[in-house]
Amino acid sequence: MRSGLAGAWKPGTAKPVPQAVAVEDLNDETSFTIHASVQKQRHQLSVYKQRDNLLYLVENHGTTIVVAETGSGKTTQIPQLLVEAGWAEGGRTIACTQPRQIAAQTIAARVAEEMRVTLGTKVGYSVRFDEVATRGVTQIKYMTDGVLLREMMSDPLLSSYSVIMVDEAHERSIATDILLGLLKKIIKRRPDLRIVVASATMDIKAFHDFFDTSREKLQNSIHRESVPNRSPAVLSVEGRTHSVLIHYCDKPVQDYVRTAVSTTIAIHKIEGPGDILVFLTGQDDVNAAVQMISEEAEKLPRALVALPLYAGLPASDQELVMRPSLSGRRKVVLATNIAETSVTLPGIVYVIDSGFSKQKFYNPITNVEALVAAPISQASADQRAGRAGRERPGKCFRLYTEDAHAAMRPERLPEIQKGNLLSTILQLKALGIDNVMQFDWLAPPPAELMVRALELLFALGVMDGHAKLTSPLGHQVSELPLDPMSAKMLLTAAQTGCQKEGLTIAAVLTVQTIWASGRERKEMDEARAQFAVAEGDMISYLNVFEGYLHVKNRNQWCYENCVNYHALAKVAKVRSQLSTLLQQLGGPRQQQHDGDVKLVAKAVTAGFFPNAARLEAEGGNTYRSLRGNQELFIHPSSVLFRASPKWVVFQSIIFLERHYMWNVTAINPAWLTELAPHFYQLKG
DNA sequence: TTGTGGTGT
Repeated sequence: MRSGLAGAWKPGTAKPVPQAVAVEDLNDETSFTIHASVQKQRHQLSVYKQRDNLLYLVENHGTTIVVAETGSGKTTQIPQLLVEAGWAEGGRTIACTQPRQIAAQTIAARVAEEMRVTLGTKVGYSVRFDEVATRGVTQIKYMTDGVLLREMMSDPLLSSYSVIMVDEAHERSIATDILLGLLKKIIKRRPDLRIVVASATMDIKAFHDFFDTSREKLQNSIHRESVPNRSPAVLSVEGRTHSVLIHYCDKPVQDYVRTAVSTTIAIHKIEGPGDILVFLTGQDDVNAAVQMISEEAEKLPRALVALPLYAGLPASDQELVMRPSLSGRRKVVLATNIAETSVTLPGIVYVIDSGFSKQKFYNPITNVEALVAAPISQASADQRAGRAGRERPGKCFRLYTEDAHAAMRPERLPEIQKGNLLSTILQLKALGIDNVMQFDWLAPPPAELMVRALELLFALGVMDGHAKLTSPLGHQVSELPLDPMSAKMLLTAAQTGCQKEGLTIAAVLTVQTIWASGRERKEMDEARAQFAVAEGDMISYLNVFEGYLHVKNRNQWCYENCVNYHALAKVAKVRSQLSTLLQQLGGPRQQQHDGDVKLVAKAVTAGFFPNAARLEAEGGNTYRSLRGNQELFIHPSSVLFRASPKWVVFQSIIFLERHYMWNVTAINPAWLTELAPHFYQLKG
């Protein structure tokens, strides 16, 4: 480095391109060993085809389980090669799962173009609300991991598929983790099923060992004949990334937002052309940094344009960062984690990595979910650095010391170990996994998270004393794409003649908030007050949705009423899907009690009774949770903030300076003992 | 007395 940055930064080290097998080392029918540390035996593999400097291998006997560490192109090409190998014949389909909808859709479109076929014929995709595929015709189907998981509920052996390729396995989404566990289970009954696990992580041992059942075979002589040898083949394919020079700070950084700003300015002054990507933790950090850089940039001779990027940003603002910068101008994008995997920006040559991201932590004892800025993993740090080397060699400035980097956990924590497991456990039950504690997890969630989930499912009445789904409630709840408390609320509402209201509330609770962001607080309070009713937030949403439905220009109406148009559009979509599912579950039900909000509030209580709280003293604003006796407050944005009703139920708790209840409904305490006598008893 | 890292059915 030249002067300016040199003082603060340790000399950089060039990050090597990931270890890969050189293409020229391999010939047809060559027997070879890759990743010697992982492989205990050699695999007979045949080179199937070579294209674009990428290599694809297919094991030439038995079931193929390829754990592939691959570069760009594998997602589009491996499935095509499998089709050419004849694995999609006889009406069978090759499935390729992705953790994100947008990836499934765009990759499918690209492959259809490469194969010169119409999307939806030989190549298709399936994501929620949008399936473009033809049964019996589609040979390659790109789909979200969640869609395949849902399909397993009606077809547990995935009988229409010949190959399942689980892509981006290193991201460890909840659906992918469950899928891998279930696949390992079903290959015992489907010896013809091929599985390809594609992961970008350097540490592929976890996936390899997970599918390596050769040891189990020795241990279990009863199954010796029926279980084929399944030591997975490991395939490593070179990714086409450029080297990225990595710099560390020589001492810990006090304020990573300020340091990110000063480093940006220094890069702009000293370094050659190329845009800058800065990883920060949240909206506040991003907006503060944008402001600071914009002020600094005014004093500089060469133009530097600062742009924010986070998921909550309106779509039009997100498009701004995708545009190439004008000549002579340098662009700096201040982003959250969204730029790590979900959004790929063109033109980035410099990356500044704060070393932090916001992560969700759930405390099963207090039932509190908190979002806190925490150090990232080494894998995430690599991923962030790699964003600088997509088009040409780049540089990455880490706002932490080399020692701090060494202290980071190597891999990111799987999502399944962090969150509330209610839906996950229920889904496994519905898939016939009776003993979830003994499920073959790729990484088991903490036992206390599982126990807590099982207790709550029992309390809700969806699971019986033998840990089996109840009938019909347990099965119905598992069929609905909702968290179990919302699902029970909806089913109760449908039973008691207020299905319409139940559908709206359940749909609204699937979005983070229906309110617009970035407005003045006073304006927001006034807008909310127009829809507010004494029963609370959830019932007030009914008024918002009614208003939205009955105007011509919804976009304008949303703007005028401080409502998020995109959120309500999604609510409408989810609501109609739920309505269809409800009909399939129990036939059409009569809407008997139009507008009886007491009945609706009672249905809300039937679902959310485990989250009940009581006002501590008349005239005060402190609540205590009935379960856990925790001090709680109504969130100031709630329509009940000033009303302080004596008894409430809530959707969730947010931890800020205090513990706040979110989405609050006022209830009659008699409902608690009536609806959940096993959970609440009257005192004295 | 005022929030939202990122996904998904």
